Amino acid sequence: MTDIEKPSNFIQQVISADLDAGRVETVITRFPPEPNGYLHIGHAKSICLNFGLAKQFGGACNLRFDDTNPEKEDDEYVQAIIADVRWLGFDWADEPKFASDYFGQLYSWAQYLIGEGKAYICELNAEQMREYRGTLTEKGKNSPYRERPAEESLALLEQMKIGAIDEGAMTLRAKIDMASPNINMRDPVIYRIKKMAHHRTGEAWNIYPSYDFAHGQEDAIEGVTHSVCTLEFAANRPLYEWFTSNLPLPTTPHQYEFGRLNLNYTLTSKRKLKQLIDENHVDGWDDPRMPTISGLRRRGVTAAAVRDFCDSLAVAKTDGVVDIAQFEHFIRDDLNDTARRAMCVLNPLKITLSNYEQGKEEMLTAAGHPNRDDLPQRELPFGRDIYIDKNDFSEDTTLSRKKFKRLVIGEYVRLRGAYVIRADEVISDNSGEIVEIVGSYVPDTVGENPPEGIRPRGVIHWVSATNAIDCDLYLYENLFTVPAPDAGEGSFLDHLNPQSLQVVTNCKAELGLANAVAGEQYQFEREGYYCLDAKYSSSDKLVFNRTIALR
RNA sequence: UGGGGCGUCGCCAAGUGGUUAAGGCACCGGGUUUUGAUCCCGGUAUCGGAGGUUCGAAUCCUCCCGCCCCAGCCA
Repeated sequence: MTDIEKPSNFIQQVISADLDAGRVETVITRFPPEPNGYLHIGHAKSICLNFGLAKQFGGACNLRFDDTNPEKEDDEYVQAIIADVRWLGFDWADEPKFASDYFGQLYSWAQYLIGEGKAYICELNAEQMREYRGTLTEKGKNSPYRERPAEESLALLEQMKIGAIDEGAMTLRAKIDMASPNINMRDPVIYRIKKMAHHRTGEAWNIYPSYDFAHGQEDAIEGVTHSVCTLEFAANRPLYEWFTSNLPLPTTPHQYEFGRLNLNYTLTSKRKLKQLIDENHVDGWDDPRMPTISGLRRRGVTAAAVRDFCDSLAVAKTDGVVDIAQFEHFIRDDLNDTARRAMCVLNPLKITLSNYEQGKEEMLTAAGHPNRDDLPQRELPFGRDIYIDKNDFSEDTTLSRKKFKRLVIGEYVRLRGAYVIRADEVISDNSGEIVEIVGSYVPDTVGENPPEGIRPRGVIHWVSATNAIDCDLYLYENLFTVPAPDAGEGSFLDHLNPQSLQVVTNCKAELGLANAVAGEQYQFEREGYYCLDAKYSSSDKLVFNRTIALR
């Protein structure tokens, strides 16, 4: 079944070829995070790739937790990862898998290797091992324990397993080649002692397999055909293959590497993201400024936008830095289609329409979306007193119509979805601050063009002064002020953007927004895309996060 | 300096000896528009460098330059 359009990236080409040649019947991929942190946008690329490949070729993709190191792992991360992958819109064949489910099998394969004379218990400590390993340019030398009899290694491994040996005193090493130009092949450690409870296996084990000894075998157990990982694992591939060819595995998976996603003005390093949280630079893994899936979700970015962005990324072996603008494009692109429109005035300036009957109020209706009539219409109460944004008025009457398409004394402007109005007079306080505008409305201009001679400068948003809800807006900008916070001397923390969060209080929003719920996006017309923040909102104060501004 | 990988427009990239060297983002013009949004038109590269093979090279060969990864009992 090669009715696939046309393989566009090298991995698709490999899969197509494997299918055509009959080397593979059903494509099985996997997304294998270690549960030691939350997923971020970089993982999203891998998720979209792995699940996408499986779907495209009619196969399946497993969600598998690579939990071989209890030190940094936790069930909290397992649950968060599951939720994030689901939110992104992907599903896996039956239950999530865990490396820890295979600890027993892995252990017997270790015994097998010892029996074959291909692994041994080494008593070199960490420092000695480093010395024996050699350097990039110098060969390593054999461990004095390298020729230990299999029976002895087998017995010691058992001792390690039951906790009879001190941490750090011994390791199990694969016997490969201390002179290999690839350092990963110089008798790598495949089991180490960690007397530590594991979030799933508890106290059952005192030893844990290393990544290299686990990954390929996990793939083989699950029948993974194409094990797709990032470039930094390329040097581990020979080792991956050494295990798949020296162990009696049920299948022979193959590893392929692609370039991980790097985005400018942010970070995609779990360690550093965790540091931002631990040092309270942000509000947690789901802080809307974080590049984490949970942060993006809370920010108001949709799963579709994340997927579209990831699909727009090339799968190649180059390691470039994608411009955050490319991501923002897909965020706006999706939100423009899906977000309901609403009006919210950030910096309210009252304007009284002197010719509008005192006490009168009428209900206007506006479209929920300019080109979608499946979204409900909005009801907008209109009266004599309304709010417009301070930025939409200028005392400078010399501003050209082209340069300033807003309100100016003596001129007209269209209130979006309502009347054409004119500004007549400015009322200022003692300090010269404008506190109010007195204006007038042009009757019969709702949905109608104004009479000849009246040319509105533009269209501005507004909200009824007597029928509005109060809210606070959280405006976000890049977390860092430089494109590559990671690069150069010094800490990435030196580049934190002090203005990454700006809180605007006492904003006035249209009535309908009182019913907003988290997870539902709005476009505050002429301002940007916003969504309710469940964490910061309370019954008496609504808080909206700005997902992204309009262009 | 050993091994592995990579260098095509400002950014991400298609391209697998014969194409006017795709496309997206960004940017710059112009049009539509009751969001300065959206939408719609139009514009912008000779392929890291130098040699060579060939009727013909971004695509093959040679040398050079640059960047990334590997010396955790992390993944």
